[in-house]
Amino acid sequence: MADKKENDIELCECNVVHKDTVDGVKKSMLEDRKFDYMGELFKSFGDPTRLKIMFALSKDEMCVCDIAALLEMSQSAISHQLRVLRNVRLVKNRKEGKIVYYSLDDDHVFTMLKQGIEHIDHTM
Amino acid sequence: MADKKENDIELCECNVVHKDTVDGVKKSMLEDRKFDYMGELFKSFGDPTRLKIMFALSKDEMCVCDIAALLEMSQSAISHQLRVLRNVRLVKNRKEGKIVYYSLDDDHVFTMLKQGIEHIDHTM
DNA sequence: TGAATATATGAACAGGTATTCATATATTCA
DNA sequence: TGAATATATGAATACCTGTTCATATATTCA
Repeated sequence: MADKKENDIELCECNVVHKDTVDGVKKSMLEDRKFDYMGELFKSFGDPTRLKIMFALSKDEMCVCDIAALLEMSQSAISHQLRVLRNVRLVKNRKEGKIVYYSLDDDHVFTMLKQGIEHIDHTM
Repeated sequence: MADKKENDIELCECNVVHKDTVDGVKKSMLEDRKFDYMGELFKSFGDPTRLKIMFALSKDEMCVCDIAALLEMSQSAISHQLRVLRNVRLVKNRKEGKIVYYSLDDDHVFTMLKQGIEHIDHTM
């Protein structure tokens, strides 16, 4: 106990097998909050309903009702999901009377979508 | 009830405001299973621990113990997450004695990671 | 103003998920 | 063979998430 092995690193119950590797990678790691934020971003893409919404909006601007009809889902379900997408700035909206039109926030969103589509074309 | 409005579409409780838009987009929609699969893929990227693991593996091949030490997490937690990543083919492994070395499955994974990193550099 | 309607939202609920704990498996080495 | 050790895994738990239901808000129009 007194002569704790140099290779031991706190919470890990096993011995570090490759200290150099771990130290090297540690230096290039990003801050935790960046991984957290990235996780949030990807998580937003991690639901079929939200993917369908974003895919649809990549084709055309649509109101909530249009989207609900297209996906044959309730207005409420769509509205809740649109809020999620708004919160992470993946979609934006404009109001015209009582109708709210949604569209993708920028091309960057579509770039990520395409990446996913390419991957499945690659895999499925 | 008998003269159901032409604009009404099943499960959506509101009237379709823009039938042409909905019909147009509907034609270009992908199959449900593709959205499901894409959702699974993005969901795999949607957790900070898994992102850290993939980021680390983009720098160097590492064994389970290395990763646990790097992230200061339990071997079990890492092992469970590695299984998730294995199941969707984002990482691969090779065994050398009792040590199992993990690495990214292909460059495509890193491309998606980079996309996420670019997005946060853009946003944060 | 009041009825109709498009959208938003809070609460509730069912199903999913990340981690821990205990333990199994597999491999090395004495 | 048996002790040590790297990894995998099943069960349990606490938390998160997607949808529904009921209802609120906002806007139009008669």
